[in-house]
Amino acid sequence: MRPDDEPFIALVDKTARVMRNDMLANAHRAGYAEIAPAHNAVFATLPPEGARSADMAARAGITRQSMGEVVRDMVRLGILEMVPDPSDRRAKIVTYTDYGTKVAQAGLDHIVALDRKLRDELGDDYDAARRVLARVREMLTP
Amino acid sequence: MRPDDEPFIALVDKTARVMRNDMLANAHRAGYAEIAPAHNAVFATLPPEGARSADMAARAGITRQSMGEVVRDMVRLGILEMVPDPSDRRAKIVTYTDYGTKVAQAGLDHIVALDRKLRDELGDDYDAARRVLARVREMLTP
DNA sequence: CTGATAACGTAAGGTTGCCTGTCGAAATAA
DNA sequence: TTATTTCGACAGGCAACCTTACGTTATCAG
Repeated sequence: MRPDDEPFIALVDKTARVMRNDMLANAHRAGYAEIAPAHNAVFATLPPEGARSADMAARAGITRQSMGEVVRDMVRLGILEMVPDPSDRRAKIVTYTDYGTKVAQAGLDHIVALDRKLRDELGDDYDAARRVLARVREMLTP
Repeated sequence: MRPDDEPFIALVDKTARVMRNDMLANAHRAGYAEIAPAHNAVFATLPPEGARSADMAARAGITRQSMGEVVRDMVRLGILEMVPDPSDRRAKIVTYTDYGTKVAQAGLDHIVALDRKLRDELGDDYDAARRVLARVREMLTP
């Protein structure tokens, strides 16, 4: 950081914000106006084959209760389904509906397109940035 | 992004989170237990010589009302002071108290130390990361 | 087999950090 | 002067989390 340079934390924080806004704006542009910021915790942790909401909560770093609420909201919106887990009667398997699969795919396409664009334009810098971010996370994770 | 790599947005988002947590933890370790996440909007936008809360709100990207609430909270905590602006009787100038200056300095020291550590350890990668983050922000800022 | 313990989803209620709408007072423009 | 804008503040609301506490089901030690 040189004098008058923005601190790294400010750079990372603002970039994270515009990326989140961009993801949300993309979903809305694609016609999925009901998508809310909190839904990201699901899209980021629910694989196509489905998962338990408790596992998703652990991966997202939020409580089971919070994940449960988001999942119920998305069920109401027709994005997710919950079916009983045949191998464990306490549990339910969360999966995408056909509609939800389209929403998730639109988001993933957007992510992949951005990553490719960054790699094409910035080349080695992009890889360096990935290393730095990973290293910072490692350094500061308690 | 290679297959099975974490998307860039996930990397940036998680790094931003651990950095924010680290800043907060540092303040608490330094004995400033009353510091809350929302206070960051003030520390990031209030220069040592003081400013108007409306200007700070604009820089932080939040509403005047929200900034006003945070500022009042920090006045209550003895971190900030508000004095009437002699040149505009509608306005008040927000400044740090002596105590608040210490809190802000502790945060700034921590930021500077981390930036230096990153530069020392990662060298050119660090500069590359800064370029990439700035570029992403520029690309996605509407 | 039985009893303790743990894990599943859920309900109820609280906290934080923002928001919109509105206001009176003061500054500025027409 | 009058109209408009800008200042901080108040009231109320909302999203996205949290903690505490259930009842149900699974698992494991004895």
